[in-house]
Amino acid sequence: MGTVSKALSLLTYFDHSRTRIGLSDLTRLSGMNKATVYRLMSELQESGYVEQAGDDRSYRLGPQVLRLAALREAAVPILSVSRRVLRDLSDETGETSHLSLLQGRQLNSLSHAYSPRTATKVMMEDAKVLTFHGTSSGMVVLAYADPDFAEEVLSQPLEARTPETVTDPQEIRAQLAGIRSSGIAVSVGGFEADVHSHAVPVFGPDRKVIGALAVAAPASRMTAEQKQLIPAALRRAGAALTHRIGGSAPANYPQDETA
Amino acid sequence: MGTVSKALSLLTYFDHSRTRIGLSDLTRLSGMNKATVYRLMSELQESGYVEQAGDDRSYRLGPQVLRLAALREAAVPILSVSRRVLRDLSDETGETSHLSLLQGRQLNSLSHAYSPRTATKVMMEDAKVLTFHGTSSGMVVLAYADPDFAEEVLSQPLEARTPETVTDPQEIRAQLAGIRSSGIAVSVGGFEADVHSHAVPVFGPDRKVIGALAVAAPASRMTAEQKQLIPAALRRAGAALTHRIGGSAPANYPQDETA
DNA sequence: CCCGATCGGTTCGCTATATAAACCAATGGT
DNA sequence: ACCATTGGTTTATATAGCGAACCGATCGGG
Repeated sequence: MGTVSKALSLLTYFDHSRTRIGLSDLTRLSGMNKATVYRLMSELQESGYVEQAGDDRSYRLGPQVLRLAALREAAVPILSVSRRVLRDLSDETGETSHLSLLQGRQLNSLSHAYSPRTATKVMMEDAKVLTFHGTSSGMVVLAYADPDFAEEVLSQPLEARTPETVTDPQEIRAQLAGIRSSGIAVSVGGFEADVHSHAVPVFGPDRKVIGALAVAAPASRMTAEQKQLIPAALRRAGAALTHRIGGSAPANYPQDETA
Repeated sequence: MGTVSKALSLLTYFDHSRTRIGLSDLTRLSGMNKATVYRLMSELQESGYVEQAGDDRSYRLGPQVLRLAALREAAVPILSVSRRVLRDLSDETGETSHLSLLQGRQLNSLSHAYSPRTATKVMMEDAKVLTFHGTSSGMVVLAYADPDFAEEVLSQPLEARTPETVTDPQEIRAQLAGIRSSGIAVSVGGFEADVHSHAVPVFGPDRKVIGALAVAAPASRMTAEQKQLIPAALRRAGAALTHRIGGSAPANYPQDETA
């Protein structure tokens, strides 16, 4: 692994539950030498990608990342486009919807919308790392991802988030085949207990999966009517988002609606 | 300069007018060796910070930057807080307002708001690099920045964006002193012709300048009344923003309003 | 009040790593 | 048919990164 990759890998240890990390913690998390981590972080700091908070000397993400994100949005306006799609989707289904994107080898939730209609709802966080197994978004992405990548994911130890999580690679492979033929993934309580979620893939300009659009509802509210409505709304929303970001579905993606 | 800094410096060549850059262009822009640039970009690509667009093989910013930005906002919600402040400021003054932040050694505009009241307005772009000389935001930041940094900026060749741009370091030093005593900077046509702008500093938790809040108006609309109203509104907005992000002004900052 | 355990940060000799020049193959314009 | 581009690759060389050991400061407990 090159120096640059090492430095950037340090940034992956930041997440919502860990917005500030001290030098020693980072060395433990990364397994690298303390001097190495220090030097890398110093360089990242010089460029403004991380900064040291005032009181203790722990690191947090710096302002420079905002500039890059603004430019990325200018070039590829996925987030701003998705916000409209998500809002419509939540209005239509009455449930929480969210978008997750495949970034490198991990799946991150990046944007979400709640429905104003219902008091109880599934809460979401942005910038949260999703597992591939156990989430409908993860499964649908895996189903349409590069087979080598899918196998790589399945070859690693799969943690069970809930008693419902399916962790057997064979069982998962079978489910993936089913998803490929239907074009939509369903998960019941595989990531959070009592959460029932559907997900459809989102494709990029090169016809590869770039992420997933999902609707998550409390299992108790999944009536027969909802089980009809949600998949239909999701398929439409997924196709719309894919289209509006200049993407297109691969030939093997089942298109029951030729929009 | 370390390898990591070199790699990250490549990202600075992306801006609004240049969202995609080819390998050879990047080599020329950076002055580095082509093989070096190639390897660095390959590493950045592996981590998802840049990606290669479909048709030609030019690079553009990748999806990973969105994750970082979302986390940065979660840790330090400058942008979301600023949007409210900017909107209020534009409503109150009837003109375009914007926020710029000091990132590393450069000043970037990052967020803006227009007034709904007037048809003609000064247009703004986010993620645009501002010069220190010639803009009110740049001058006010320089006035409150580390003196060594200010001198470093002034020691470099200063380009004249318009015939009105002041490029004489001595003259600028004199203006900076004036800004320090008044707490506000004014610029007339120094960056864009016929644009009259005011700016106040924004301070971080360590009492250092982190950026500037500015109001930009067509010079033709700068009546005596506006020349009263805008600075007053700006001072209030600046103090509010500094406060709401947990910052505080240094002792030498003129506070005529003890809020 | 001292001791041991942390913390962030630094030093230095060794070596792995990044670098630059030269070289491809593939386009594309003239 | 040519030359000037493009993105990408090779290889000997030297530079930049590496890790073990070492600081001083801080903190909590005995």
